[in-house]
Amino acid sequence: MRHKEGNKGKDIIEAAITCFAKKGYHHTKIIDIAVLANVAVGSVYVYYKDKEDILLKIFKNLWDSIYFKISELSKNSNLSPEKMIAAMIDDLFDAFIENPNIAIVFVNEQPQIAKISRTFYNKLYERYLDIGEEFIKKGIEKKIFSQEFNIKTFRIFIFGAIRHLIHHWAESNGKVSLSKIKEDVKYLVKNGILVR
Amino acid sequence: MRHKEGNKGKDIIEAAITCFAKKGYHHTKIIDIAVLANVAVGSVYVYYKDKEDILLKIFKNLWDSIYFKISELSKNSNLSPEKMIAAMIDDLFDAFIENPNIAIVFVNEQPQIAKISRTFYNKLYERYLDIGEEFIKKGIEKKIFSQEFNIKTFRIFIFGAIRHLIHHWAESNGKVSLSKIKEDVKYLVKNGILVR
Amino acid sequence: MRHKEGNKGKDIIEAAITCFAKKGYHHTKIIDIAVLANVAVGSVYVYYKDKEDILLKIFKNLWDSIYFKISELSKNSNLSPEKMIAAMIDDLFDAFIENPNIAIVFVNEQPQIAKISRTFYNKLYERYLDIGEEFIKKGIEKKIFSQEFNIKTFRIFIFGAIRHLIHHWAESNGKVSLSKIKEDVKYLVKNGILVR
Amino acid sequence: MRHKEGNKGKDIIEAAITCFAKKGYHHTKIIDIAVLANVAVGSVYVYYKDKEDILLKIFKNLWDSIYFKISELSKNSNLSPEKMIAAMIDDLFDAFIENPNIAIVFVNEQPQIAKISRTFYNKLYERYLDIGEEFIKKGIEKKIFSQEFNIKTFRIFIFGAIRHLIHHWAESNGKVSLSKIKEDVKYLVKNGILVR
DNA sequence: TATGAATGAGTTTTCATTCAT
DNA sequence: AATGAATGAAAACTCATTCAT
Repeated sequence: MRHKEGNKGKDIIEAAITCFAKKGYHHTKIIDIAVLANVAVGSVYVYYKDKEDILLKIFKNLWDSIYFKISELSKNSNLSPEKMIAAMIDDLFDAFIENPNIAIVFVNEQPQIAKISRTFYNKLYERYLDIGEEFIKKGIEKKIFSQEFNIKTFRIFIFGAIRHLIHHWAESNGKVSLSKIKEDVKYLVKNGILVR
Repeated sequence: MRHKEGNKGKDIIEAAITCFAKKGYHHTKIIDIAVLANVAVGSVYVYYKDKEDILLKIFKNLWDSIYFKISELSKNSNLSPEKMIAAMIDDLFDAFIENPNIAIVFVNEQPQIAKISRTFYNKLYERYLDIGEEFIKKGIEKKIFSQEFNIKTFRIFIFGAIRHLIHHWAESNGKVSLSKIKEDVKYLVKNGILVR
Repeated sequence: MRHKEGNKGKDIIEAAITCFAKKGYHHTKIIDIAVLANVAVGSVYVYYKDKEDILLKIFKNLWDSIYFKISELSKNSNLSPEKMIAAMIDDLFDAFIENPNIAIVFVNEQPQIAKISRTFYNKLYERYLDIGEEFIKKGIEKKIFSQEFNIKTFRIFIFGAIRHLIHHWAESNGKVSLSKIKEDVKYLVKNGILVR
Repeated sequence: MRHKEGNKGKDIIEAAITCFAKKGYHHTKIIDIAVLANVAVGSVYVYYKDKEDILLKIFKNLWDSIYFKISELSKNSNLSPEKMIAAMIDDLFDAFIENPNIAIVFVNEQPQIAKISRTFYNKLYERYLDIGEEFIKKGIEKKIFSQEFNIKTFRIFIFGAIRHLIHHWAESNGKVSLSKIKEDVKYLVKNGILVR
């Protein structure tokens, strides 16, 4: 087969996600990816500039799809700030449900991405968090959300918390339910731990 | 003896923390550490078995000191569950204040540690989180804390959130105040974002 | 047919000469040649067996044309040994005037050719130098040329000198006149540097 | 043996000269050099930055020694221009007599050197040729040498001729005498081919 | 203990060549 | 004849680790 068929580019990305999740970026050899993707080593370099490029593309694909969903929703609906924050949490969790390996790569290799390109890394999810911030502000204005806390802290807080939970879930091999976790998160974010 | 006797073992650990924070574990060469610690390459191997061992020791030192503080407190005081949770958050944050580089290594190289030894990794902070869990349970029993949420989720949630905030602070080069963040976290944990 | 039919084989050779001159044989990629010749990579292999074959053909074409000119002259004219040697020098220089890139390839890649095939390499210009040797002998017999020197040394001497001058000219980007050089060479060969 | 002994740096250079002469720079693998020098691959990189660096050092050593000899002579003696030119030719030839392999590398890899660093390449023998030029000028002034020819052409001419002859000798495996060639060259340079 | 020259296994990347279309 | 996606062998270079001193 010499002429383009199938989708080697996609096969390679998927093989890479599996390898990175299992052994980590640095311990994954190009030949591991190639074997799993059922292509020759050289073919990896036909589709991606180098190993870093593969990792970058994985993150780009992931965040593009997360951002797309939530930005559509924010434009086309009129959800209350409270509902919107819940939706954002839902969408973020949902992005990983189909493929726990992406969740593992997402958490473990984030430092790698930052090392490769700080700018790329920041742009990646900044847009997403900006939308969240916007709705938090609205909620505060409408006196739905508390005036007491700092928005920047909140966005980092909530993002870090979710990241860690997703990681935990991905490594538990289905022993915990992500839907249940999702609901707990939404409850905690809204109410905290004190009895109301 | 007049010469600086110093403590080569400690010098090496400190040099390693700086290097790992700056370039990441995998991009740090043993010679980088040796040069910064002002010792010969061979000396690194006198004090540590190999490169992994250095990273392991960094994490061990860190968690031992965090755990020690909080376990003393839990044994010797009679703080309310609410106060105890706040103290745990305080102590965790405080562990990093003196050296932001440890915070960066702590967050970035956690996956490495897990790769090296899953068991070691789990034991590292399990003891700490167990104490937290215990006090959450007490709080729920005493109806101080809500019955609604899942304790496991909570411990992961809060830990992930704090980890991410500490990382953010460490990389901001002192532009954000960790004390302020600490207070916000305690507020959020207790109350969530809804107006009470 | 309206389309440029062209001569792909020739286009490829010409592109190769340009590439080899600019980057050297080893640093030239087949795709570089293909792009410059405006053909597909695969087409290069339709016309030439492999990369070496292209280089071989360049040298063969060059020497065939040089030899053809001078062998015609030697057969059909009755020039004196002195004039004949001058004519050979002229012709050798002239072969490069139209395309300095060939001169650069000629000098730089000669070792390559020798590496590829010692026999081929020798045959390449042996015929040409043989003619020269023949006329030197005649000149010595007729007492026009000195008895003192060794013919073999002379043929190597003169050829090396010319090769180096041509190279120098080719790399000077037209800043020196090849015609002037040619005259100087003829003078030096005949007279040496001593005042007569 | 862990502590510096012997002279691995020199062994590597010598092995490299042999390999480059036999197979050419591009066809020589680092491991070829290492094996011949009786060191490990890694050791080559302890002494030299990379493959190019080895080649550069070979040329630098060669020209430094040629230049040193002739510059001493030019400063400390009062040779006539005629004798001086002869001495320069002698010295250049002599540099190769002990090691024909250097001669082969010298001729074959010169283009490589130019490709690596044009500046380095020019500086290499420019000093040597400058001295030659100086004595040619003196000879012309004193009417010993002919006014007719161009000095620049001469220096390129003579250098190219010698280079080629040395190469020829080095590849002949001792079948031709370099001393005899040397004398012929001196004769040709002085007298040319015409009967006086 | 301390040293640092020496080692060589391990990996990424390149690129000439092939061949199904 | 023409194409260019696919291949995989080949090689440079790195760096953790060792060990004679």
